[in-house]
Amino acid sequence: MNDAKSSNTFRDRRIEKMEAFRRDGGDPYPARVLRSDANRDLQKEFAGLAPDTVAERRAQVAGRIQSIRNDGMFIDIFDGTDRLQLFTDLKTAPPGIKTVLKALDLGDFVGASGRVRRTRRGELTLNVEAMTLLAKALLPPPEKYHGVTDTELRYRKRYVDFLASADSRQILLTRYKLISAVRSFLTSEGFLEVETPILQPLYGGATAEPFRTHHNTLDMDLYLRIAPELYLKRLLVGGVSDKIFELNRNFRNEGLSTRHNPEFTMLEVYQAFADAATMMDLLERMMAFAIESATGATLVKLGDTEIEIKPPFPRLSMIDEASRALGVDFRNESDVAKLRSPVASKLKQEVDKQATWGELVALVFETRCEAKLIAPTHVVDFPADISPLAKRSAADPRIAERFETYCFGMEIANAFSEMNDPLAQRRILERQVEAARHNKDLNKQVDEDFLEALEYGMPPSGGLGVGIDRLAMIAAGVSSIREVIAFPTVRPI
RNA sequence: GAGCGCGUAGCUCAGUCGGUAGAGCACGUGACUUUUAAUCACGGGGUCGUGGGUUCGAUCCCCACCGCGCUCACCA
Repeated sequence: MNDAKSSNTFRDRRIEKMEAFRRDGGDPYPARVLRSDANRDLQKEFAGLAPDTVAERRAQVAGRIQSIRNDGMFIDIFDGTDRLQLFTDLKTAPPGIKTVLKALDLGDFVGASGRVRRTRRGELTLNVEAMTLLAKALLPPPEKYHGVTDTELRYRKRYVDFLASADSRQILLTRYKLISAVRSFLTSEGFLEVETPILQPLYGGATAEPFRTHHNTLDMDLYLRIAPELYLKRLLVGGVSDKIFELNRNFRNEGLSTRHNPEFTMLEVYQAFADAATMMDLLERMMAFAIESATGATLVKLGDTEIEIKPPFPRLSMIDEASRALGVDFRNESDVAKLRSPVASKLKQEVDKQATWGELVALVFETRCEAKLIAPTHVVDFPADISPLAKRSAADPRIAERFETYCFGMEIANAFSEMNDPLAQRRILERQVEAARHNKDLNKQVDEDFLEALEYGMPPSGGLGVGIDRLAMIAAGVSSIREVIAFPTVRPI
């Protein structure tokens, strides 16, 4: 893989060309740009223009050269909105235009002005009356037909991927439209977007390995947050608003996969005086709205599988599904000792001796059921012992007031009626820290400040977390999280 | 972390049962000129991922390493 500065005949030729252009009095990187119309707007405005006719209207356009045909007679430019064809009659072109044409290569940015017309072949075209080089590209774009397909190059040099591939751009566009739609949906529902620390002195709100960093002046270790949850709950205590959300980056120092990136975008929503059921309804409406806004349809497709994102989503009981998948009755048998060995033998894997009832249920569910949930599905009946920040069900203390939502076999949302009993929360968090120490993780600490906040009283609230990257994968119909991240984490060479 | 696969021109890819390599696009020169993956002719371009080993000879076989992908594990 050549780096940009290494000797490269393509680059050398372009630099020579640029110097020749300078000698002719041209500026390859002018400061001023004139542009009256975006290509998309012209395409729209002249959609009805008949073939082989010239409009009265003049336009000034700009864009990157995607294709040059007939020695510059036809040039396709792309300006971030749409393509447009430029036409220059080489026989009659004035010297000014010819000087610019001589300097051009694929990938350069040019500006042009002239009359709009539609060619005999039906292509909307600008008859060039003046042309300016706007920015010289020193490196050539990738192959014009196949673009870049080498995955390594695509992820390492995303700018090359995007400039060469409309598909790659479209995927990212879908992601950003989705995010924008999520924000406007929540705002229209009366939620306030808030911000909480990404640099945290203690990490919590999820179980994951954090990234560590250090503040020099305070001489203090800090963690990049693995979740914003504990700070958002402090805001609920403070009563800044009864409905809040944060949509931002979390960081987890775990493995990379097609579904995991070390930094990922998470939405967390909290609503005071509400519960998990409120969140379920909110999530369904939000997903339907966001996906339709981002894609123009409620139907999404991944490979050959097509599903509709349309509320209400079906619900499944995690306990019943796990029981059914393994032929073990988790609902009526809570004695871990009696469950461990049948689970281990049927899953054909070892089961941790410390595993709790809920951990067994979750293990079975994750290995046997999760991947099969293709259409959006809420999984309810979550064991309480794997839900440290959720309230317990009044009907069955083994179960938490919690659900997770799955789609295309991925977990995309997690919600509960938030635990707001400070003493119960303390017992749970202290036990977690103990367990972490048992596993030689000495960094895990109880967040005393969070517990103190709870002691001032947190309103009963529903909370919802949504993996935005995964939602974007669903909207865009891609199977790797890297496709929906502009610059995914890659190993440096 | 484990298994499998991949790495050849700027890009997309062939290929050599071991004798230092080809095509298309892109690039250069010329022709043509209302094309749209423009066309035609000619030409330049390669440490065949890196380092070792086997061999008279390695891009090809073997080993190690680097990078990437997939699957599994990990990851509530």
